[in-house]
Amino acid sequence: MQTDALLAGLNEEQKQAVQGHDGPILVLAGAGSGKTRVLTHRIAWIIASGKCTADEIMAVTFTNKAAGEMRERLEELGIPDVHSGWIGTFHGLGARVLRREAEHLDLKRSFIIYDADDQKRTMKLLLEEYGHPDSSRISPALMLATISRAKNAFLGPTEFALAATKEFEHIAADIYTSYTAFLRENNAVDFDDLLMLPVLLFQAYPMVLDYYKNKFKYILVDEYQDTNRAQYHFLKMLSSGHRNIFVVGDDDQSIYRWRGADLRNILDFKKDYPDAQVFRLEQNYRSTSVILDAAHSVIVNNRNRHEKKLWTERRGGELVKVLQTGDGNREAAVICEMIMQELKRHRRDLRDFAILYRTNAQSRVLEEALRRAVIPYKIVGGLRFYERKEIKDVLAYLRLVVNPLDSISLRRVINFPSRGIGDVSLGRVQQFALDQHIPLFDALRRADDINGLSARVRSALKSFHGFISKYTELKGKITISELSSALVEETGMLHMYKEEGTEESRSRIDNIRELLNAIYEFAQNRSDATLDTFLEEVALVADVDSLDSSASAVTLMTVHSAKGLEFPVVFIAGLEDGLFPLLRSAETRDDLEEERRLFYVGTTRAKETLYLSWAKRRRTYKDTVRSKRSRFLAELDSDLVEVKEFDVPAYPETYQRPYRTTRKKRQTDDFEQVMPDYENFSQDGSGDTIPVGAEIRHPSFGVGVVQETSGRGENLKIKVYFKDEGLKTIVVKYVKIDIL
DNA sequence: CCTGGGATATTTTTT
DNA sequence: ATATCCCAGG
Repeated sequence: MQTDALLAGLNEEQKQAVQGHDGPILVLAGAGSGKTRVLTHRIAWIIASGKCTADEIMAVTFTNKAAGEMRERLEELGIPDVHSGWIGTFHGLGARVLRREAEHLDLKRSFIIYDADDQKRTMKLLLEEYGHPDSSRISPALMLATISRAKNAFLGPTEFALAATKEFEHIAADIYTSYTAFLRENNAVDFDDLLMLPVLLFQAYPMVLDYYKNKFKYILVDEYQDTNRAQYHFLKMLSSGHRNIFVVGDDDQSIYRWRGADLRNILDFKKDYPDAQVFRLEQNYRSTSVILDAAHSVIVNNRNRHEKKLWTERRGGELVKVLQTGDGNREAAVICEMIMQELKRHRRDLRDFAILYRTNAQSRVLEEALRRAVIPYKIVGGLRFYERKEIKDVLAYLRLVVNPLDSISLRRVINFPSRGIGDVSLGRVQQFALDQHIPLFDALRRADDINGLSARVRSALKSFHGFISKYTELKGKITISELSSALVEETGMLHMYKEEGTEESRSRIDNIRELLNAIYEFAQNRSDATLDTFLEEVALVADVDSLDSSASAVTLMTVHSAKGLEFPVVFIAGLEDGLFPLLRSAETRDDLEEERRLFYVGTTRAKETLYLSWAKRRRTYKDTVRSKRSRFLAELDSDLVEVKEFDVPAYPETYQRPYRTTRKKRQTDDFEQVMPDYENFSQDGSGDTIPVGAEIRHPSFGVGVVQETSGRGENLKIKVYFKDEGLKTIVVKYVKIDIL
């Protein structure tokens, strides 16, 4: 392997960074400056120079997708044994350390990773049990957020309790303590634990730390600006021997402060390591200079940043287009229109387009417009496959088989499908378990010793215990695919859904089949395929990770999800003050700066054309608000911008109607005046509204006939007769109704 | 004591 | 649309 070959095609700064000598290195790499390339080539160069082997490298990326791409690139560069390197996300690598060292912690190797939903259920149980006079007024979400913040700042329950001053903080410290104990009793960890526990482990067991310190000769980190304090300690401890820590990041792209990311980590790198070599990559290979300069004209309004300016050889370019529209529906329609134009004029492919937005809720109107315009799209985030009820149910069964201590999963499925075990009975079992100091699952087996249960319930409890135990026994003896299929069959879920016979239950069956298929594929592709590894993958793989860039469709996602990606044409929707920047009750300068960085991330995803759209009125889930254009639009260098106005509002957003280009009336201040009157529309039978007698299709009930309509706008309700379901009342705003 | 129907609240960003 | 809470009926 020639080291020279690894430098071919790199610019001067990139070459220097790749060849930096041992010791701490900070690479300040602007958007599109080839930072992943530098990181990959640095690894290849280290290995090719004989400084170490692949298994002595730790490379941390932000997403599994980035890690996968890195591994692929290294293989292409001819690096041997790439798979033996520890290349992954912080969370993934943290989990790997914890599984190996579980015995040192209060954990078994088979621990389960609790997701946000599990955390919420846990917190509810704890708050009920806590019995503090105020505990009913404490929201689980707030308590979890408090604990998460503590963990991200690397504060354990004890430290947190010591720092507590206010009443709420004392309560929170108590609950933090019980929360931690609960997780351990359930042999579970949460996302934050994956970062925090390895550091605690290293502190408590210097020998363990020594092992990893010696194992990894070089540590490389991508997206360093988004690391939190726990991650900072993790890296600092691991690299404290050789100090070969190579970090790449861009302070302008730090967008996870709310998750504990600490900008100090990157801004103070030079203070931590006074001898650090610093390289700056300021040549951008992605965007036109118009886009770069426009993005720059906004980001310079941030105070808390390293001064730098990206440049490119791609002079000029199309002006940034600001689309000013009447309302959210019109905005979506205009975006579709622009896509159609671009497709025609520039012979673009659908995969060249991305539509970005600040909040997932915005995707709905966009989706509707795309469907109406018959433009294929794929959506990242929002409701994920693994978050569907039926999928979570199956996973809960599997989790219970792997880890019977997981009482959250047990509670989820012990009475689903219905086994006649209700809250009261379960409460008795729970009490028995507490008295006997045994896990909830073990208490099931001893149902005969529990007072106040009917014979029927006793037998149901024992048989559930036997059912799960049987599969725990089978684990490892048959393939995970066989096990999962048999288990799902035995739960009776499929049978239950089949009986129901609705369109919704059919789709649930399909989803379960898809999950079983995913398990099968997983087993085919992974040599280490076990139920444990499958469940870990499910917990840690993000939606962007599975984004297929080869499929021919427009991509929809949040700006956060778009980090690290690029597209020839990018739309950013909803550029209104309050929405982007998103403003909550308390607005601080730091919050606003983070929003600005997020805007910067969004704009710099565009290679050739950037559209920024906003709507004068927007319907939130509650009501319609009048908006002002985003301050970020005002900050854009006006020489680089072209404004296009589409001021007429579209039609009410609750029912589907192609917007018309003819102007009915000039925009006035009175909303009602320009909005068509719904009652009249519903009577005129024009086909694209919902008159009585119309045939519609409902996603779960199928086809039916409208009997009656009531309400208007977002409150529009229709009574529909379905053949299988009978008469149903449907609030149109919640369901995608197709008019036939 | 369990089940199921009906009303109600819920959406910032994510590993 | 989903989750959750409350109430009546079996």
